[in-house]
Amino acid sequence: MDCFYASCERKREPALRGEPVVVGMGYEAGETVGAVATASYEARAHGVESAQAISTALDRLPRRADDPDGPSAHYRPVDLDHYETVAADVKAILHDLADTVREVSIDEAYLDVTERTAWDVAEGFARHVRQRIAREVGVPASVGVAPDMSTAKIASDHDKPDGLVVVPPDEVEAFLAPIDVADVHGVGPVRARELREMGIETAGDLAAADPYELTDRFGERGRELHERALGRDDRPVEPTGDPKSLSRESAFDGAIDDHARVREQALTLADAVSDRARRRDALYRTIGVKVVTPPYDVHTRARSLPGPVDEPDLVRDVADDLLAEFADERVRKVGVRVSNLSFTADEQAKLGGFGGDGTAASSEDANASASGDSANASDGGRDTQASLADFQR
DNA sequence: TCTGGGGTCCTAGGACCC
DNA sequence: TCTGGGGTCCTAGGACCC
Repeated sequence: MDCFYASCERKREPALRGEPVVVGMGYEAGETVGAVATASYEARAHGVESAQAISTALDRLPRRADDPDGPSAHYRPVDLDHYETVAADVKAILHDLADTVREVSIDEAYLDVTERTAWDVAEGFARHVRQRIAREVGVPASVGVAPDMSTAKIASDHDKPDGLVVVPPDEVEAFLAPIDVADVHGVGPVRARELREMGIETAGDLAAADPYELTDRFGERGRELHERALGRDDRPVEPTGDPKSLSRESAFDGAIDDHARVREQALTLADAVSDRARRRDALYRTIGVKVVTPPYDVHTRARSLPGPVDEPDLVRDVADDLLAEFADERVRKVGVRVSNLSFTADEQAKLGGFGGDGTAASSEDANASASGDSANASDGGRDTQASLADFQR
């Protein structure tokens, strides 16, 4: 999707169409804190970029109300619930149009349409995808069609916004050759710099490079990048799977000294994470924290339990315990994460319909069965405390 | 460009097992 | 007492993506 959050704001507020729009996270109306989540293309033309501080964006493009005469933009806070609703409508169309859909994020997906179209009519097919989204949902999208996921991704980014790029098999090499190496999926700032040091500026250079040298430098990833630059990417489009981890994190206003505040924030995040897990019917076996200390050092600590659980109190206690190590540190940001997930719905399916009539056992029941003979009870304060004692060192 | 939130995958070392 | 070969799981960090 093109500048998806901004498009969603325009959908419910049509007066924003054609206007510069900036959607800020951690931003509230009238304030200057937060960062740019998405900027419309009109705003980008004035140097507003995603991840930029809102204060910087305001320097480049003031609020409409503050400067009615010069160039200005409409600022809106992120409203994820609204965007999720719009995304669900888009995804329904994608699932209708493709046999396999892999959702990558709220605003991006891969479709395997091998059985639905042919190369000579691929452009018409892609146009149809875009038009259905535009007509039925009212937001713009860009589509790339190619014989492999990596090239399709680059193609979809090639002509944004409202782009449509088809790269048939016999054109992959010529299409990729001039692409900036930084635009290859899997090349970020670090590897881009290293590649440039090796004299590799384009995907064509990457394709022509010595794969052994690349493997030497970048390990397995190096070989993979080389293959992708050649248009050799045989990954199948796998349907979206269950998440591997769930987390919440939040930054403080600058680095703070006050460990009590860090703890308090961590406990709030712990509750949010266990709540998120419960709503998704996820059991977790590993609980972790993330602490960012100045200048920007990321530390993670994690502890695994004997078996999968759904126990909010345990998330709090383990997070608190893991955090103790950082009691004397200044902290910019703290996060809580659960991983090693298993999904009760899956377990139920594997066990052949535990719920009997399909109205589903309560998550509590599923929890008990999935926990099996592990040392943990699924509920009850006393058992929880007992198991907590077991888990703590 | 000094830094927001939520993810994924890979690597490397250590403990442990047979 | 020293030490082969193969494997798993766990933790921590890094790079990357949207």
